[in-house]
Amino acid sequence: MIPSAHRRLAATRATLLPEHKPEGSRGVILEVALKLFAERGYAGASIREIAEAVGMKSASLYAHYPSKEHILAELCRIGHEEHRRSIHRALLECGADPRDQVVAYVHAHVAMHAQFPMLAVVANGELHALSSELGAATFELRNQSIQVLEDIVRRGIERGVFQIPHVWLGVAAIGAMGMRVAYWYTPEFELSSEHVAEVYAEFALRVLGAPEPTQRGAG
Amino acid sequence: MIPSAHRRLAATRATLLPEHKPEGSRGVILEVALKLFAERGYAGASIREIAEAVGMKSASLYAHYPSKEHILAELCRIGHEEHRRSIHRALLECGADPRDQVVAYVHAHVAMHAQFPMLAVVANGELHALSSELGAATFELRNQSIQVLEDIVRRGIERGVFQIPHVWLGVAAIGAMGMRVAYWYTPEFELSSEHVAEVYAEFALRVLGAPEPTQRGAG
DNA sequence: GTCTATATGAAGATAGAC
DNA sequence: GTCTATCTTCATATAGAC
Repeated sequence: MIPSAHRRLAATRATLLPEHKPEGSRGVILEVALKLFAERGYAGASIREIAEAVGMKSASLYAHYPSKEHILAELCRIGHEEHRRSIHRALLECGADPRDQVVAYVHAHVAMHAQFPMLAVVANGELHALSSELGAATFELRNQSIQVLEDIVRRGIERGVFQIPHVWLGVAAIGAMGMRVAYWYTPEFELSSEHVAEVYAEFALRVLGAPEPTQRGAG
Repeated sequence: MIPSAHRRLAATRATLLPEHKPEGSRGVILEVALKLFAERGYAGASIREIAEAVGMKSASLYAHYPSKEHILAELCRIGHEEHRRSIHRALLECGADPRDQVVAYVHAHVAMHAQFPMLAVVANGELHALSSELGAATFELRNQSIQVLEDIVRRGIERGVFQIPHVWLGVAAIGAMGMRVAYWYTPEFELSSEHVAEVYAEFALRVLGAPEPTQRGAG
């Protein structure tokens, strides 16, 4: 089933873990801004709209954040840190087999995009709106995450586990599949985020020329 | 405006085919708006910036388009029509083998995103900013294009050519791989758009459980 | 920390001269 | 078709009372 075409993304609720969310009004503002930035884009959402949704006057926001851009910067940082944290944890729990590492990476990547779709849409899709000063650290985080997957794939190729015509294209394709999940996934989807993540991990192995034998045969 | 941390997409020039572009000022406005909408988003680019880049005053734009939203609507329509046209043409030139059809579809899909990256970014990524009235026809185009791929994949499964755990997820993943190309491809990339399209077509076959035997073995 | 009030500028769009 | 001039609304952000 295809998600609603008019919305920028299918999710309707902003999900932020307690550890992502500051205490008090600061956290409420961040969550409300996340929803509005995800739905309308950073430039398309105004300070006044955020304030109204929070239940404040716009001037009061400035007691918590020095500017609209600082709110976006915090959301981008949280999103990319959650992404990295999730992937690091998954990689720690798997062995040295490049196949297991790809499964761990892609599972974490996809599950994060399904479980925090608004965070993923904003952190990825609005990062360009940040000034160099506010965005540099987050940009660096993103490049590191891509590099981790590239390293796993190159190691798998050296060991003869993966066969792929072009490493970077494969990494880009695998990353892209997962990023897009944030736009259509909702908790109402017929499969859980875990299940989607498992299927996408298999897709990634297939792209890398190392499909799971059981799933391949079963169809 | 403060300089940004990075570019929203790698391409630096707006590409529009002659048949996409109206005559005279109308065409110039369209091309300039395409570049600015792609780089900053629809909400982030102003009528005044477009006018300045064209070499006009903002009021003069209204002799050619009734509103900013109408400019976006035309760009979205052109983008999705080019996408559909390109896929239809490719499918006419291939046979009845679902493998050939997937290759034709994905090749056209990816080549379009590489050759017209700004058009793809705007037509896909800013469609949500259109009102229902101005966006409805283009939404319909988009849904049709997705349906075409889904039909090809289902037919291939029925014939035992493809094996995939979940059809819709596979279609979504293949579509996503190609859409993302618009964000990173430039003519300076080490591979031509044709070559990238060929590699991605092979990725799609792999996701569908029907890789090219030669490429799979060759790695 | 939240409010009212406001500064300052930019937004989309229109009127009417040429 | 393009201009100057302007309307109206909205934007981000600040000042200062409570």
